[in-house]
Amino acid sequence: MSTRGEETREKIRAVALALFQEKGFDGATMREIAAEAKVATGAAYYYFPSKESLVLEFYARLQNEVDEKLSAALEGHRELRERLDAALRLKFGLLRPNRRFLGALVRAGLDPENPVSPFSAETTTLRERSIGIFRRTLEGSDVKIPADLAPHLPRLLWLYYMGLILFWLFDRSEQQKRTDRLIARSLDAVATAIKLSRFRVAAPLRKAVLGLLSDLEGDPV
Amino acid sequence: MSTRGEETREKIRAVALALFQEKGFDGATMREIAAEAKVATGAAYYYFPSKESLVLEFYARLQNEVDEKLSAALEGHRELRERLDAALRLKFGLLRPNRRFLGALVRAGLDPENPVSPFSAETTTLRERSIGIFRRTLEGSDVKIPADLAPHLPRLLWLYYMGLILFWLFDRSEQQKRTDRLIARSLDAVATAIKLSRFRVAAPLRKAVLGLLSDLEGDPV
DNA sequence: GTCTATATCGGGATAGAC
DNA sequence: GTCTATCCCGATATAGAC
Repeated sequence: MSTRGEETREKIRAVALALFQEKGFDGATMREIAAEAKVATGAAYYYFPSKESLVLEFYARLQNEVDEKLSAALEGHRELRERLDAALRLKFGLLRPNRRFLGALVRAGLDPENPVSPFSAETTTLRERSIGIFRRTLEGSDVKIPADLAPHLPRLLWLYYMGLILFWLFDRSEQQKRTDRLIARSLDAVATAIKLSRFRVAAPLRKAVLGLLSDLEGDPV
Repeated sequence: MSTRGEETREKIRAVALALFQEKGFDGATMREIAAEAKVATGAAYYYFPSKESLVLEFYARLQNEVDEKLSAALEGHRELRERLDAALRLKFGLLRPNRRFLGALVRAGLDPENPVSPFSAETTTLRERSIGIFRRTLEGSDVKIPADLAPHLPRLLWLYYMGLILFWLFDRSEQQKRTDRLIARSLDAVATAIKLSRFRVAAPLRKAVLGLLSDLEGDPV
C-alpha cells in the first residue's frame, strides 16, 4: 500500500465517520461519502469491502481512546462499584455521539450470512482488549474476589457490558435516559453479587457460573 | 378483507417464509416472492408494508404454536430446571429452522431510525404473550419463590431468553451447538440462583434486582 | 376493495477499462 | 489504484382492469 493509497483511504474513512455521525448509517450513502472524499464510488469499495467495514474501523479507533483514558478515569477510586461506574461512563461517553450508526455493526453481525461480525475471529483482538478494560478496573479495587472466579470475571463483566450496549441501542427514550437508569440500577446488583460471591451459600451458583464460562472460553463468543 | 384477499395474502406469506428458510432474508427478494406467489410486486407491498413485516407475521404465528404446545411439553415435569428446559426446548425447536432470517427482525429493531422494532409498542402483545410462557412454566413448579420476586420473575426469565436468542443468532458453530451447551449450563446457574434467592444473605441482591425491574416495568423494554 | 403492469428512484456493490 | 458504467435490489407511485 503506497503513501498515496494510505492518504486516500484515510480521507474516505474520515469523511465516512463525519457523515455517519451527521446522518446516521442509512442516511449516509456510499455515493455521498465517495463524492465528498473526491473519489469514485468504486474507489471507496477498493479500500473498504462494505459499508459496515467502515464502522468497524471506527470501533478500533474508539478502543484506542478507551485504553488511553482509563487510568485517568479510575484515578482515586478504590470502591468496586465506583470503579465499574467510572469505566462504564468512559465507554458510554465515547459511544454516545455515535449511537445513530453503531447499531449497524451489531446488525451486520446478527446476519448469519454476513462475514463482517463484531464477534468474529478477526475481531478477537478488539474483544480481548475490551475485556482487558474490565480486568484493569477489577484489579485496583478493594473487593476480595474468590480465586476461582477472579480470572473469569472480566469476561463476565464484558458480557454484561454487551447487554447494556444492546439495551442502549434499542432504547428509544429521550436521550436514552432509561439506559442511564438501567446502568445505575444494574451496577447495584452487579456489585452486590460480586461481594456476595465469596459466601458459602453462593458456592453452588458460583460453580454453575464457572462451568458456563469455561465452556465458552477459547472460542470467540 | 374478502376471502380472495385473505387467500392472496396467505399465499404471499407462505411463499415468503419458504424462500426465507431456503435463501435467508437477504437472499430472498421481494420480486422473487411476488413472482413465486404469482402476483405482481405491488400486490406484495399492498399486503405487507415492508420485507421485515413479513418476518413479523412469522413471529406471531410462532407464538401461537408455542402457546398451543406448552402444556404438552410441561406434562409430567415438576422440577424447576426440567420445566424451564422443556419450555426453552419448545421455543428453540420452533425457532431453529428459521435462524437464517430471524436475525432480520432483531436487526430492524437495532436501527434507532427504524420504527419496526420487535420491542416497539406494536409488539407489546407478542412480548407479553412470550413472557406469559414463563409465567405458566414457573407456576406449576415445586420451587418456593419469594413473594416480592415472584411477579417479576417471568419478565426476568424472558430477558434471559432474549439473551439466549441473541447468542444463538451470533453463534457460528456447527449446528449452533455452542448455544445448546450454553442453554444447558446457564440453566444450571439460573435454576440454582432462583433456589438460592430465598436465603437471607441474598436479600440485598434480590432488592437490587427488584429495584432494577420495577424501573423497567411499564415502558416497553 | 383487489389487484396487474410498469416506470422510476436511490441505494449497495461489482466488472472491467484505464 | 482508480474510475466509469452497470447491475440488482427494495421501495414507491400510478393508471387502470376487475
